Amino acid sequence: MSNDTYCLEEQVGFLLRRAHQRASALFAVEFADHGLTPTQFTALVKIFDEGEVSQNKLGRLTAMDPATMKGVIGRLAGRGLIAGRADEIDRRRMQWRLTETGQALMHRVQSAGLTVTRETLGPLSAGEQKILLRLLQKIV
Amino acid sequence: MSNDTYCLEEQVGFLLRRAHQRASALFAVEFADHGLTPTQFTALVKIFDEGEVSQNKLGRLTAMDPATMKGVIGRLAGRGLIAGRADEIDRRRMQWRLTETGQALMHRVQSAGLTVTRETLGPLSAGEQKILLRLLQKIV
DNA sequence: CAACAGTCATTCGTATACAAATAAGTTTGG
DNA sequence: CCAAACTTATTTGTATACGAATGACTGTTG
Repeated sequence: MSNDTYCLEEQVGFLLRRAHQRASALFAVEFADHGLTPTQFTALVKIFDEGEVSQNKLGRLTAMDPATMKGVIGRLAGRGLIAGRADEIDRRRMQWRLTETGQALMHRVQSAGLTVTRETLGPLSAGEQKILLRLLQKIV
Repeated sequence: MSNDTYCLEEQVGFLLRRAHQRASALFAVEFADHGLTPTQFTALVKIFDEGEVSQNKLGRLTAMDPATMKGVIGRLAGRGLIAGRADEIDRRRMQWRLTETGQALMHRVQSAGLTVTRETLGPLSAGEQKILLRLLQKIV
């Protein structure tokens, strides 16, 4: 195995893309009844954690571009899962929080997120799982 | 750290999404002069490896949906990097290969792909890099 | 050989992802 | 205090990503 040969299947970018695809597919199965995408769930989790959060800050917390955030927020608000209000101090800012519907949904899907994680890491031993998470955190 | 608490930053799906974003960003910098996306480069590499390959098979080799493949193929063909012909045996099938322009481009970007891999794995030691690749291959 | 199942490519619709440009509002530095 | 620098949110355009449906074609099987 020479160092200057480009083997697609050994490139970390290709592996990350495929691993992400598999994680997303497992997510889709587990969340099929709730109609949430991984990204939408991510946003809901962080809004839940923060209580109330501005659109741009939510984007930073969830690693989403402002343009992406706009779309995600719009779809969640369109379903009545979150509600926004204009910030009275900074008039550019929109503050978002979960509605009661959104909170109820978060309760229902409480365990589903962890199930997806468990399934995604299924092929690995407990020790390997810890190592993978640690290494991923280092290259993020 | 309890097991039933959902910490977004520790979920493998979120980490995979962020790691993939970072790898794509590093790719974009390295390939800015060539105007190739990671996906397009992936397709070119596999066409190069195969010599000639059908559209659906290329999709399987590169982990792309037929609908996605159609778009990628269309943009590469539109730039004259690949050329297609109808298969004379199976009349549904399209066979694709690199044009001379495409081959020349692949020569020019020969080292760039490996550079992206090196940069993406930069925060890790050589041993950690091997482990990460092995673990990713297991969960793909 | 005729029905059926499977494959190949396309199309449509939805959802990230992000660069780039813009408008409006806030903060900072001189 | 005022102009420059920055932040917030939006808009446009391009590129994956994939479910679902479709039409055309191929292989299999009774």
